[in-house]
Amino acid sequence: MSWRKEQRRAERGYHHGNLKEALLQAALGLIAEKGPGGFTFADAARMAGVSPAAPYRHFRDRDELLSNIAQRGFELFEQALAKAWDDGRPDTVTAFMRVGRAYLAFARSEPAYYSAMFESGVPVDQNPLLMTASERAFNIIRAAAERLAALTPPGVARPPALMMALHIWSMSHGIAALFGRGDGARRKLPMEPEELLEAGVLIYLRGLGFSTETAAETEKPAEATRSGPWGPAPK
Amino acid sequence: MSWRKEQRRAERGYHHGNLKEALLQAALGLIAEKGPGGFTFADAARMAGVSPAAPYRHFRDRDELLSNIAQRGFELFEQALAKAWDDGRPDTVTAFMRVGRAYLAFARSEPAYYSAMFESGVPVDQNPLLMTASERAFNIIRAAAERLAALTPPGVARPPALMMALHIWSMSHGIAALFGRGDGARRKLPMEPEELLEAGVLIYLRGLGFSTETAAETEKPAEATRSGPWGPAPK
DNA sequence: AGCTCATGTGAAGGGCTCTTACATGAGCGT
DNA sequence: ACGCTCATGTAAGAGCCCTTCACATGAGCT
Repeated sequence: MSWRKEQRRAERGYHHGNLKEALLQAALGLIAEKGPGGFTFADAARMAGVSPAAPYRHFRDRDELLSNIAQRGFELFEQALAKAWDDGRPDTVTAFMRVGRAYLAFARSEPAYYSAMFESGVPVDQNPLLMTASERAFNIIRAAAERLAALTPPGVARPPALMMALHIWSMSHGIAALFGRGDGARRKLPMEPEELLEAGVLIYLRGLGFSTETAAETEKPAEATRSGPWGPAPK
Repeated sequence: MSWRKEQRRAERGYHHGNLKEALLQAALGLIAEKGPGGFTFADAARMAGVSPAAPYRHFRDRDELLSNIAQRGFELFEQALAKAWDDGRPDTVTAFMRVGRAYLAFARSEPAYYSAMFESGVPVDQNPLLMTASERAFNIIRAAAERLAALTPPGVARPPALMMALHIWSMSHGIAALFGRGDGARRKLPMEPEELLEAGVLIYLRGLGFSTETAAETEKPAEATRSGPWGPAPK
């Protein structure tokens, strides 16, 4: 009956050796499957092959595990955004758009982390480490906005970079939350979320006075009235 | 010991009379307090003064109750947005901005409905009634975008209204989700969410070629380079 | 070799979800 | 007014989960 259990016990001995990590991984899998509410402490323990009480040696309770996942998620998120930003190479606008795509890519490729971060009900502002991790991620966007704001064409009022960052973050987050996940639980879209975000950001930047053609060719003068960021003008 | 229970029973008799509604209200209260994951079928039953099994006469399971709340939420949401839009009176831009504020106001004043709608993990696309209710709400935004798109100045390419609606919806939702709730569980902001959204939408509209001064005065020619939607230009 | 303490186990209390068999009484037809 | 019927509520219970507590194990240090 308890064949598997004894089997596993035999394989690993009384002590697991790396239970904390194993629990985190198990939880990630479960969250990806069934959402942050569906994951169960006992289930994670089962997956790791330990008794239901074992996890309590590593996490005060279920919420603390969730909180740890969210924190790790923010750290990975920061790394992903930082890598996409690449300190503004090859040019600010290109890199900026890449950050937007990275935002959506993260939500899509790491749904478990993403939902732990934003949809699990974990009180971000209660946990300093979580708060810090979250802010560090946001600071990537903010830094990018800062650099972009510095590029405002002459004669145009320079927008507050913080505000820009918040706008971009909000739009990215909104698209990710409403349409951005692979699981069928979200609404369908007549286009890819990435396209939607890219168009939105381009329009937004244009509204701030930037002349954004197709992002790559930042130098050439634009004929920006006949076609828009959403593609060729309808006839 | 079971004084209260008997008391209540005496007050209402064996049959509650309006249990379904009472359960919905109780659930709403619980969700507002503890989030969609924190609410419990048994708790709602207790609040209504009935046994834990009684709710099953009115809802297949816990999820169906949640789903009902979400659906009702979308209906109220639609009403709120429709009222704000007021068919574009007194002018399209003013009404459009009012819709944005209504979006945030709903998220703030009805956090229980809002989280049931967007954060409870209810699969919107699985339930036709929910889907329809959700689409009807979105259609208000879409109709408003349609009207706005029709106003594009001559010489400017007309943007797809659906895309506009999706952008506005996403930004609104992003702001609401990240900063828009009264409960402390969200991030702090150096300004009101409403201001943030209003500025974002104005910038966005300007990016589409609209000349949006302060929204009220849609006729006068703009001197739109010295100051921006975010307030007076910094010195 | 012996100690110690972090790590894991078993058992148990309490709570929740959901099912099944039974109880109650409101509404209806006669 | 009488009695039926069926929607609505109850009691009891199986199964699962969270969490705690006393106890077991063995890895690492002396």
